[in-house]
Amino acid sequence: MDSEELLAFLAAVGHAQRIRIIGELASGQLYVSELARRLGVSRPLLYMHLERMEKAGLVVGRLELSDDGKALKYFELAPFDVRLNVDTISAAVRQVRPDPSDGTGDDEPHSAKGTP
Amino acid sequence: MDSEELLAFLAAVGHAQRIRIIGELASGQLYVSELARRLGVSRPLLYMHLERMEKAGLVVGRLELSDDGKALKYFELAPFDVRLNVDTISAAVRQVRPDPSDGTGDDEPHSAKGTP
DNA sequence: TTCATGTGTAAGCGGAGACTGACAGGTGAA
DNA sequence: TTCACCTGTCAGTCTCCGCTTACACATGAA
Repeated sequence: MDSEELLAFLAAVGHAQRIRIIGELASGQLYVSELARRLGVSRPLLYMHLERMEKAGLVVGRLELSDDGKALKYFELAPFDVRLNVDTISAAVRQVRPDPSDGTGDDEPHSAKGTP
Repeated sequence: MDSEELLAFLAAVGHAQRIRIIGELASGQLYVSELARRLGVSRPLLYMHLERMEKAGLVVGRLELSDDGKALKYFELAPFDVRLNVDTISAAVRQVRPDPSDGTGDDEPHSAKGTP
């Protein structure tokens, strides 16, 4: 994980509303309107947060049809596990983001999070 | 670690300049002006960042006198090690911040970071 | 005295991000 | 047709944060 990835991840997690979203989704997937109701948050605002979180790989969204034909946008948590200490952070800072056409990733090619 | 602490910590780490500061301090303590020079950052700006980081427990500052009597404000990294995954985050969200006069911390009374 | 080096703080600007309100469109049920 | 749901997006406001510029003050060396 290079410094840009790390920052995107931290920005996605480091917000009061967004960790509440994580707390709510921890017990299972939910669709947007229901999630908005539970958190007492406007739906457009929730969209913004979920978008940001999806870009950072924290959640994944999926459009689904309910029994009665309604389209529901479900979101669930993506598995992630990031450790923050002096070593991991300074390692990320040192990552110089190599040229796209360059195979010499010095430590972790593209991703350190998730439990595959 | 409750959700407020977690957010303060994440806000302190989740910033491009601040992880650069961590990267620089990883090799040892530095005083403010020297650090500002190395990072190419104005000193007042650096002060703001260091203040924020100190409040979050990321760094500690200490005023010292150099050989020639100059007062130097040295900063060094505080040891920290935080793990971020669904469990740790939702645990923090569930922390209801008990009354100050209450001894029943359900998991970790006041701090989960550092290695005392 | 002047210069170079430090620490510390205050005022102000600008832009990004958080948030609201309103819109268009779709569905099934009454 | 109307209602009650849902998804999606846009325009606008507002606040906070990052950042710069500028001060006041102290020290040792020239």
